[in-house]
Amino acid sequence: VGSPHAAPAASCPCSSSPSSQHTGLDLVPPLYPHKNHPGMGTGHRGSCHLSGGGKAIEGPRGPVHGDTAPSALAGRKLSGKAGIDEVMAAAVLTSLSASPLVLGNPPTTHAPGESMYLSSHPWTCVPQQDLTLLFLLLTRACDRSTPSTPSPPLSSHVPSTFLPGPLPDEGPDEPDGTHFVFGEPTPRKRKNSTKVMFKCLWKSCGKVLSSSSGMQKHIRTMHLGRKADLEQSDGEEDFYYTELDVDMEALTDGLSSLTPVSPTSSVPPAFPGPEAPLLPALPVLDLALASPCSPPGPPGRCHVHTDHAYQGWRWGCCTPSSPCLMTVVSSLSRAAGPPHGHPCPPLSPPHHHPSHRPCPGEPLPSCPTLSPLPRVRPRGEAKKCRKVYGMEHREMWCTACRWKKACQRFLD
DNA sequence: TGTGCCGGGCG
DNA sequence: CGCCCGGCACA
Ligand SMILES: [Zn+2]
Repeated sequence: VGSPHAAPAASCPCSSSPSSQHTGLDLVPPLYPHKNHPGMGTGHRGSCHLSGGGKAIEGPRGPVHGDTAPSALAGRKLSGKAGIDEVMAAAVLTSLSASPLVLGNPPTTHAPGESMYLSSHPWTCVPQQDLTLLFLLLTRACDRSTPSTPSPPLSSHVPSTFLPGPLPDEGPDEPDGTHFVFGEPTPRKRKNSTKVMFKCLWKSCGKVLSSSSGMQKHIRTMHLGRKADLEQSDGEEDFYYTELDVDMEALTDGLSSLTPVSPTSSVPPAFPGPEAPLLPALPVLDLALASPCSPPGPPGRCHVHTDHAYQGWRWGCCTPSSPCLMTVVSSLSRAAGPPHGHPCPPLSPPHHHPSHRPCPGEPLPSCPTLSPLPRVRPRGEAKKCRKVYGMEHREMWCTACRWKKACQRFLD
């Protein structure tokens, strides 16, 4: 806890001035990584940790106390403005969907060999599937009345939001009272004035959990197929975070009407594929993100968690519960089924979920919607420890079974 | 009703 | 983290 805070931004070989994060670009919902690997900051990749620069360590996270929420929100950026939440949602999603593109935009600005450079910084060249690991930090202050104004086209919101420079009615600091301190553990309990939820934006999931740890657990086990208690990583995890606090209603409205995080719009620059951004790459986004290692804005508002370091997926190839991007997309239309055999669309080459990298020009289906499928929990046929050994021999169970987790001994 | 196990909570 | 368990979706 807290280790990300100490990330030496200055050691980033490509870092620009950290102070730039206090410019108007602060408002650009950043896509930035949270390195969560041991030895962070000691080397190559960790050196570009972005949470340094003080922004991440300042201030408590938002209006924890309900009675202080109004004042905490007052004077904050974006406070109480109608549609702001939608704006932020749109902004985040825009940046998310566009950032991998934008990071490389315009391609003409790339020095020779920059693509290699970019690819050496996983958080600057976020693999497409990583973008599917995305949390939305859903925050709702009960006192914050959100006018249910009909949402204009989101794209029309975004530009003004992203205009550089100080925004009216906004201080130079925290963009919102619901600040989510980077790396700060989510408090287990909050006053009921604030509802903080984490929404898994793994396509077709949409699971909403109340804790970030739970969300990470969820993503690891459900989407990454990683055994909860098996250390199968190489000890390094990449966490790409951008924070977002979105009014619940606004989010619901906004997201339901928003065509989100399209894989086709997140082709990394190293893989110049057919670009079909859902939203036009905004100039300001270009400004903010063109520099591959430019310090991000404030600790973001939307969590983009990526973890491509894990291996040892529960199933070799993508499955409904551990899908690759293709599968996720295709699963939008699939009927719920057991994880036997995976429904990779024929157009995609055989691939393994986390390691799948789109080839240049590889056609990617677009994600039509974020609406989650009704959760279907497939149940394996295999007898698990409980049945095999019985309750009376609980000590013989695998630890997962003992902990009422997915059995790791008798895999489906 | 038993089983599998997700998600939350505790230390 | 390890560990436990409520609760739910299945069979
Ligand atoms: Zn077991």
